[in-house]
Amino acid sequence: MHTVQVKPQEIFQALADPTRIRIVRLLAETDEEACLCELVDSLLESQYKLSRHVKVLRQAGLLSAAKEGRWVYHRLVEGIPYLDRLYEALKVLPDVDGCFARDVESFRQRMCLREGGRCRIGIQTPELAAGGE
Amino acid sequence: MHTVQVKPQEIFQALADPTRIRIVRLLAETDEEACLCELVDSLLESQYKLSRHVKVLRQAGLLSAAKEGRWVYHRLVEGIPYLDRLYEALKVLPDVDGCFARDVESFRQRMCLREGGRCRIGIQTPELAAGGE
DNA sequence: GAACTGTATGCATACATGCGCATATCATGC
DNA sequence: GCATGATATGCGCATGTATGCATACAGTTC
Repeated sequence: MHTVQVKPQEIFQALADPTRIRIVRLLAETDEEACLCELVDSLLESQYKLSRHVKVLRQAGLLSAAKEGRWVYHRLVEGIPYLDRLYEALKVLPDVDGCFARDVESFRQRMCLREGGRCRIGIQTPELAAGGE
Repeated sequence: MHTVQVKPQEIFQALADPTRIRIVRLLAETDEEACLCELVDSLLESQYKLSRHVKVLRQAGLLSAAKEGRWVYHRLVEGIPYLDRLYEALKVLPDVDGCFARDVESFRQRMCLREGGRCRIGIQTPELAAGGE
């Protein structure tokens, strides 16, 4: 365990961005782990953008990363009371434009491409691999 | 009711500041309402600083204000599922340096100066009325 | 209506943040 | 070992944020 004493405001700071909320909420609602390319294809945001946001969440203690060859699987850090309550808050957040529902749906479809429960392919949306919309 | 459609990230943004966390946590733990001068004397921060932070929290939908003569009483907006869960998260946040405990204690003592449940006095820490430490 | 008092805010400054582009790093497979 | 692919990051720019100082606003009291 490597609890590095994160200040409360750093946790909320980490969630003070729509993209990072999407990431955390997606993982909270599906209770899954995801590699970066799966996040890219689900959220339809550029690779470097999501890589950086994931890093922020990791430094805030919200995500943990597990490297498996070329792939890095990200999952929520669970079991910490105030974090678990934050996840609960995120899950009941209003989804006015249906954004979160879309994210979850895209993610589930992307998960179907796994082989043996592991991601074996890269980013399926080429224009997002190096940026662009 | 005046729910002005606050975006999720704006809520977390509002909590992404140590002073604002102290304000919300204080009101959550004591389940009280407080006027600005009571907050100044409890948190020992300048009047204009707290006034501005309270405004941010109000715009984020976390606080509501009730004007009573010269005094403005601030209280948490309750009854909204994701907000109530956020308050719960705040309450179980670690208090490493004992800051929150101190805030609550100062606040309780300050509340003793009320008359008939209402604040009748102003800022008791003169150097905070116009700023300074 | 004038002085007083609790609260709010305009302005300037110093600092932090998100993003795009390009490139670097690291593991894999030929 | 070299090309490929998955992920990470240095840099620059535009924008946003917190704060202090001074001052404005609003309600009370005489």
